[in-house]
Amino acid sequence: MNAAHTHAAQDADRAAKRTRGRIKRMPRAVRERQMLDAAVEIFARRGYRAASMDEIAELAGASKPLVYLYLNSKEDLFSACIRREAEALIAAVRAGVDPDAPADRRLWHGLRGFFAHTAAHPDAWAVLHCQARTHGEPFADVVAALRQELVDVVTHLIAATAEENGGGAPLPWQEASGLAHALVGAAESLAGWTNGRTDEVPSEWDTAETLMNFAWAGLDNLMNGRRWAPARSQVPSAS
Amino acid sequence: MNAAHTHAAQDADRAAKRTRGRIKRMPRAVRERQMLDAAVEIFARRGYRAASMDEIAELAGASKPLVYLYLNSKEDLFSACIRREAEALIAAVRAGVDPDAPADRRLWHGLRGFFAHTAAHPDAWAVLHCQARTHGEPFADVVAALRQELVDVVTHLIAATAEENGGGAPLPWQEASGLAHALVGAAESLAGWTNGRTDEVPSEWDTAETLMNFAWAGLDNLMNGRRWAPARSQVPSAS
Amino acid sequence: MNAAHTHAAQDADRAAKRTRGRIKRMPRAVRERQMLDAAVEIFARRGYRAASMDEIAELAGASKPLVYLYLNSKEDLFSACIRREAEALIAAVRAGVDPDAPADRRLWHGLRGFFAHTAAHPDAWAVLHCQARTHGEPFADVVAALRQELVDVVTHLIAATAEENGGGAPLPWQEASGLAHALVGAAESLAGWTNGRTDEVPSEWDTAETLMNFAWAGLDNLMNGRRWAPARSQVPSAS
Amino acid sequence: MNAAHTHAAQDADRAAKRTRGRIKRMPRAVRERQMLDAAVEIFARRGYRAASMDEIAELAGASKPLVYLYLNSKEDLFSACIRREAEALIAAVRAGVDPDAPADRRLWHGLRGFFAHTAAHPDAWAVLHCQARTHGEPFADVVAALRQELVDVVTHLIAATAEENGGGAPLPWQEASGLAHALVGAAESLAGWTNGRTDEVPSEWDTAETLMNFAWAGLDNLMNGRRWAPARSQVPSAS
DNA sequence: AATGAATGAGCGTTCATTCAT
DNA sequence: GATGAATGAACGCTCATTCAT
Repeated sequence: MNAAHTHAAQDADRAAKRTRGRIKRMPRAVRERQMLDAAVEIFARRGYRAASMDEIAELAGASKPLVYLYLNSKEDLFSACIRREAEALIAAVRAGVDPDAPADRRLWHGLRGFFAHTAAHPDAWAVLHCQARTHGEPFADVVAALRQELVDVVTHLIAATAEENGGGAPLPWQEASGLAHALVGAAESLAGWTNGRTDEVPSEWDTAETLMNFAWAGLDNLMNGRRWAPARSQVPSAS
Repeated sequence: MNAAHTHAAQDADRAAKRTRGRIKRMPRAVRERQMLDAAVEIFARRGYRAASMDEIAELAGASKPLVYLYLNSKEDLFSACIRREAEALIAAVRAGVDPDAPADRRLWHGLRGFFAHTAAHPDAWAVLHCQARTHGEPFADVVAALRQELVDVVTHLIAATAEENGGGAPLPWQEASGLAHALVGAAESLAGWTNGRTDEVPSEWDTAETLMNFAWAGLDNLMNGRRWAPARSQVPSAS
Repeated sequence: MNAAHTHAAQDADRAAKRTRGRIKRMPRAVRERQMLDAAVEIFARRGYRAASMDEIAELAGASKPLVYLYLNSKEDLFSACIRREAEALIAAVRAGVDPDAPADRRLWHGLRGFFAHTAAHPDAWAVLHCQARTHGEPFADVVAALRQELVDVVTHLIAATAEENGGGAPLPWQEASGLAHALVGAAESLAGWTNGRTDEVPSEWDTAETLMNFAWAGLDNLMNGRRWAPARSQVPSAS
Repeated sequence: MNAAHTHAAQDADRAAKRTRGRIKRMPRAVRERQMLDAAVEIFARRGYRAASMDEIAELAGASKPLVYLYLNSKEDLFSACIRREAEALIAAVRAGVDPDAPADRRLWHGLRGFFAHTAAHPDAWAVLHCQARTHGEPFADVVAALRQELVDVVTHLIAATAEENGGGAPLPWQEASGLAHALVGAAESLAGWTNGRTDEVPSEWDTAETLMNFAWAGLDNLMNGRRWAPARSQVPSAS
């Protein structure tokens, strides 16, 4: 199951599965999607190198040559997975964001989209976060672009708000970028944390709220020119 | 070369290299360290699966059977790498922390130790952060333990301070844990960000300051019972 | 395009191409010829084993199952190519020969036919000379038969003339056969030589003249009982 | 068995074979030679593409990884075979030739060396003549160089003698080259003919004599300015 | 303490060939 | 007459691992 599935595609899928084992023939698009689904699952479970095309083909319910016919090579298959899942994640983050809302509300909605999607598609998230970044150029590039896109959105959000508020010294772009990286990293970490839990899993609402509580005060301070300074040993920031 | 090297070990190392190629015999401890150094480098560069024992043995300047004699198997070798580097990282984080200092200074010094170490040992950090977590149980466990140790320290720091301050509602343990995860994730993300930069690389001081600015205000607010709250008129939009 | 194409066949071919892409239906004979043409080209370029049925089908402008429907298997397809091209070559050699002309003129015209054909159909020649002989029984046999036919013609020509002239000792059949093999080999070698040249390619007339100059004097001598003899003081030096 | 085997190497070989099956360890040089021997045999029997590394390894009495360890790849293995056999053939041709003997005797001895070697090493000859020339650049080049070397020797022999005799018009270089190709082709053809026979196989002496009888008179005529001309229908050459 | 020699097992990839329509 | 969908079998190559010395 993937976020990109249209309603029609799901119907075709169901029809295909209903007769699985008896009639194998099915249109290329359906098969291709099944293969990507299987590949994401296996790549997430085993890692890129340890995943075997045999296992992927088997899980997809097709023969290995067919996987190659449709997706060319292990590398291309992995790329296709990454691209599909990256786009789905970006879409999920953007879906709930109202561009005219104030900064904190935009962040809040983006985070909720992010946590909801990573929780709903843990394999996809594992592939994007853990696997794709640790393997050579072709894959890391796609994922780096995805991450950069998220980071850029946040960086702009921070920089724009800071300039708007304009209290005190302006926030240098590089620092805004560092803050954005910190926020994205915190989000990634929380996504992994909630996914890994077996006891009471917090809702995406709770997780997003925790992160907003964690991050917003500091960001708000900085965007208004109030800083924490290493030299003095007192709590400096809270107004 | 690893941070754990003592001065004596470095002397032995130099002596070994001086005669490399002529006399190969050298004490087991030295050889073993060379092997681990080589393994960390190769694992970081290629990933666990793609790293070959041949390449590691060659870089270590020893024959393959010797590597097996000392370290048993690829799995054990990787485990040994992870354990060594995890301990070194924990030690680096703890080194500068004065247990009697106030909370924000303890955090500040821990972060500086963390960023200094990850910047000085990028291969070790790559192995811990990128490789070890993406491969089956035996390794992920070791790294999870490391991470848990860091998270626990931070969680205690947060929870203790919150209780001390005691302003308003108490901070539940689970939320403290979530905040700690967020902070550790933000730190990891910033470590990766600074390691990956080719232009003016920020000092560990700057990086730590950025993170303190980012995090401390939110933490301080929470620990004093001040929270960020979503507006009530939200459409939950769960898929 | 093959030398065996009749005028009528070429017309049909042109008609077929005019509508290619719109109406694919065409008579079996035409399709079959296109397939053989494509196969000869691919087999010449890649060799029997390396040629893929996919590539042949694509070049022939047909689907793979259709190729199988018409030509059964790769083996049969290759056989069909060989047979067609062998017959065409034999026909070309025979075409210009007047059975009542004297021996040297019969040879002269046969050689000119041979060189003209191999130069005009390099792919066919490559398949016959290079590919067909290097692969197991079924193909080598067909080509061996072709070669034997050429050799036999020459052998008869030599033997008959020798007997006719009857000067001195008679020419044993086996020696006549050896001479014929030598002449055919020389012709093959020259065909390959002229085909491989990129600078001024000699005409088939020149090539044939070179070979006549090379061969005729020796043949004529032998056929008239004059021989070349090794000196008697040889050290046989068998290893 | 290969012509390049030294006496010492053969001893080692015999010792190795004596214990085959019980003790597999043997020095790299010996194993490598066994692998080349096996590869030549299999390549000759099946062709380059159809030969499988499994079969070669089995015939060599070693495991496949060892073949790859020593010879890198199928391509390299084939190259090594070609190079070894080409050198052995060239050496055999040159071995019996006295550089100060007259032209016809030099040719005579070279041919005897050639036929003796091709008869003694039919697999090697098949690889050089049939397989190596029909596969891409890397191999064809080596064999083309071998053939060119033979052709050059003969071309020089012809051209030099012609100039020496100087009767009538000089023999153009290109024609001399064509004649040399014809002679080499005739020799190759005869080698294949005698190798393929199952009845009374002619000795290398007989084969060489047949070819000398075939070729020498024509060459001698040409080298003395006497030619065969297509226009007149009489036997024109024999003096 | 140290290594050259050797392999079982498995993976990514390709290809000739066949159904079902 | 024509084809999109599908596969069994094999091949080139690599790697972690172990002997015998």
